[in-house]
Amino acid sequence: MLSRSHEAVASSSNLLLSKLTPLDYQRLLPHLRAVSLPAGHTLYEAGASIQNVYFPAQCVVSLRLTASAGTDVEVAAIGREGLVGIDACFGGMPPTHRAEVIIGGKAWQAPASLVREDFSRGGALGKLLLRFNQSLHTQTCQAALCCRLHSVEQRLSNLLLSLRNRVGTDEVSLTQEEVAHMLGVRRSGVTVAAGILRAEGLIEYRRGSMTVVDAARLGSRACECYHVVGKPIGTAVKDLTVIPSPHYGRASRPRYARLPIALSG
Amino acid sequence: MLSRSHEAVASSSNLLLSKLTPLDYQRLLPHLRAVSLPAGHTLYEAGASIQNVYFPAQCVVSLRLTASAGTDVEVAAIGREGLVGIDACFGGMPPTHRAEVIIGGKAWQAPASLVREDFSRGGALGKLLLRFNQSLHTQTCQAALCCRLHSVEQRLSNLLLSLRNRVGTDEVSLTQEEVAHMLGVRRSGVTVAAGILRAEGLIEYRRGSMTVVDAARLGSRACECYHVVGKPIGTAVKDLTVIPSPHYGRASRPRYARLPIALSG
DNA sequence: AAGCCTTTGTGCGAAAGCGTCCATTGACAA
DNA sequence: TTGTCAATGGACGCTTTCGCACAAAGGCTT
Repeated sequence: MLSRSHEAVASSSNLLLSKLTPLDYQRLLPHLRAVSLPAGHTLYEAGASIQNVYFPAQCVVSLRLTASAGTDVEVAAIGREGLVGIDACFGGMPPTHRAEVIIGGKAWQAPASLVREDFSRGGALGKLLLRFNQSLHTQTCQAALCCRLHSVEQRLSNLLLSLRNRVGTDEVSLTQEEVAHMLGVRRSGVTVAAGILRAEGLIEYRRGSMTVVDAARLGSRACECYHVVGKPIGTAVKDLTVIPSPHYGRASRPRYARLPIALSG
Repeated sequence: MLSRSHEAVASSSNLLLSKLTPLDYQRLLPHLRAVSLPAGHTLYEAGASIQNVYFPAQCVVSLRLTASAGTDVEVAAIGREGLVGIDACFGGMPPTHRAEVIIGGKAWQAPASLVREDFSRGGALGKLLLRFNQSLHTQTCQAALCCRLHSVEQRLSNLLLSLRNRVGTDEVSLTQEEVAHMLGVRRSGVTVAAGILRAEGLIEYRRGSMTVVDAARLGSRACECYHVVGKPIGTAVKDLTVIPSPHYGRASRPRYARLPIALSG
């Protein structure tokens, strides 16, 4: 028995879900499963077919490519504004990227096959997915430019602000090592850049966590890429009802052996 | 009166067109217009709505972002294997990138509205477009990684081979300056890299043109990105009937005031 | 309280690429 | 033929980042 509160929470915690027509939403709802995604968990591997899609509630998922040398580069990130695994909705080949949870938290899981069928039906849901797909592509384009032209410091500012906008809190649970993986730079490069930003009072940090202190000034240190993709996402997400006391913060620490935990269904 | 030869040429000069079902193809054919696209011509601007889409026959089109500092970065390239302006088919916002012809040549032009309608009808054409869209996204992902991690020399090798595969000739009409724009690096950086590759007998070049001499060895100098996206495209395109004596080579020189020239219709 | 392991701080030299400048050289046009 | 201009060849010091190595904490476990 899925209660009405379940329903209310699902649609108000993810922007895509909240934008569905009542009909589409009702069709999807019985198949949504509340899960808690631990940081570090891989939702799908590069080259593997996608079994489940995820509508993040408070978590953030990073789409990454791994170079043959082993270095990672983030090509996009998805939070409350989107859907992880959209490639599965369109059929086609498995994606070449990997989806990894970077900020742990709740999400709504649905079978990929279901969303694929809903998409092929066309209509409002299809339009919504295509629209999100385009915004994802825009992110990736900007990532290419950003990787090529902008400094570690700019990109770090960008990253922190974007994460903040997506999770809705000033503090994010990340080590400098993880940040380095996202940016595709050395860990010590992050240490230096973060040190500068801290010295100027723009951010604060301790082991395994970084906090945005002065978002406005940090925004002026970020590259244009933030203003093109990160900020719009932040404003889009603002009108979402905030879910009180998520699992956030607790789920992020021991990132090795934790698997997604079903909260209902 | 559109002759049968017109029909044969269209479907055999572009991979997407050749993959259409007879029905879809017949519906599209009366609206296809043969145009000659001069190098340097912009097919659509960033932020502008797309009026026409293009099925390249012998030309190659570069999708680019311009940073606020003025530097360009290529996020994808499209040749005979694809369609320029696919964003228009899905509705949504105008793209944030620009589409610019880098290798002049023939293409088939169609009204964006028409292809959009055909897409929303669903069916085989829709699947085809979604599939190509995904391959475009794969390219962009790889571009992000490539920009971040690989050397000018590797990326130059990659670029030359990819272009060669798309146009079907070993020689491509490009100045080092134009190559530099594509890679997002200095012009003199290209000079140095090209000099090394020439010294080793992998490529040859003169003013305004570069030639692949030893594709196999050049491939081993290119980064993995070539093998992930450029080479597959090359093999996919191979089964296309080669069109004899295209406008290629002539259309590439005076790249300022030339507008697309209708060859029929 | 002690020990341990992860995370952060820091300091090298090396390498790649940048920005800028100017010399040389093709190729086209007058 | 000659003039002109775009395209290529190189050089300079400078900045950013890399790759590596090691020291100094912070925080959890026992």
